[in-house]
Amino acid sequence: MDRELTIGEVARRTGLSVPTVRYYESRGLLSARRTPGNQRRYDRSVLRRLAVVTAAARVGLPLAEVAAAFAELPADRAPDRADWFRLSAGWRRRVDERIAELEALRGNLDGCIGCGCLSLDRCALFNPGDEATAEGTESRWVRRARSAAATPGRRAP
Amino acid sequence: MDRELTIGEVARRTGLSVPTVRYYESRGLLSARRTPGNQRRYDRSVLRRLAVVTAAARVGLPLAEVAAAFAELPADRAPDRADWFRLSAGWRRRVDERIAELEALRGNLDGCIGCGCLSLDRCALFNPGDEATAEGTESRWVRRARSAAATPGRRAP
DNA sequence: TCAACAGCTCAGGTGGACTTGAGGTCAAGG
DNA sequence: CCTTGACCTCAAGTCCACCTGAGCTGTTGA
Repeated sequence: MDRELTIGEVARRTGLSVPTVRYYESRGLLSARRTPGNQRRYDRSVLRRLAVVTAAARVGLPLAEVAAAFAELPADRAPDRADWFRLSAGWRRRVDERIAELEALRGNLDGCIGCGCLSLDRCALFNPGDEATAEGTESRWVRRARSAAATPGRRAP
Repeated sequence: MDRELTIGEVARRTGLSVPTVRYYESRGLLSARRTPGNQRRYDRSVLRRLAVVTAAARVGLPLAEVAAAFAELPADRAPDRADWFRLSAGWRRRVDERIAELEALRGNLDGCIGCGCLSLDRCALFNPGDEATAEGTESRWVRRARSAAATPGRRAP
């Protein structure tokens, strides 16, 4: 009843490919027991874990960051409420920021961007704090994006 | 007064690097006039455009998709309300989906995932439609993620 | 007018996230 | 037993989103 899962089963049930599951293991995102014959056997809890990984990855969080967060969870047993709570505490802010960015983007698509105010510097949506910017100054939005350059990719030196 | 911007100015004001701006041009995300000496000169509207590009890219929308959306905008003049509206119509859904995914992730981080229901298949958050799934069936969440495989990367063949 | 700085092209490199292939091992059914 | 399909480990390849460097040309302000 508490069957262990083979890598193929995990792959099927998460929608990932088998090599991807192995790759995630190599990146420290999950761990597996081995059979005497060296094959991986997974606990059901990896399904949950992988669902979180794919969700996070899809919205652009780098695997290393996910792995870092997971590093605080127990590798061997299924995480309990307190474990997830700790993970969540460190993570929620980032996710919230991401959501805020998306909502700003949606706002731009919807309205402000077509509202006729031609100067990016003065646009309330691109410049949420409404900090008037002199010539040559970056908008707040841009500074936000840059400071988030903790996230790899898209950095300006 | 309607000064044109050099690539360096554009870079400074968007927080991107100069090569990145050129790269975006090569990917069809923007266009530039050239001086007699072959240097790029930009209209102020590229700032807005680039802000949208970076916002989209940061949340994981591939440049090709952004380019495809932009392809419906005029390349030469600043887009007007109607232009943006058309773009928006095609795009908003995708952005909404992304937001929904993020919110689900946040929900997982916050609560459900630590709620004690150990089966991914039966978890309401991973399985929002509450479609009970028999052994071996993929969760709805996973199917959603896979069908979104229009987005490159993370596909399972 | 001329240095100094900004820009240009083009080729090649990097890092992240996977995929593919070669060559071999394990395990379950007949 | 033995075949067949799932697994194993490497190593190498691919795609995307950039960055870096070489070698050369434009632009501008003292």
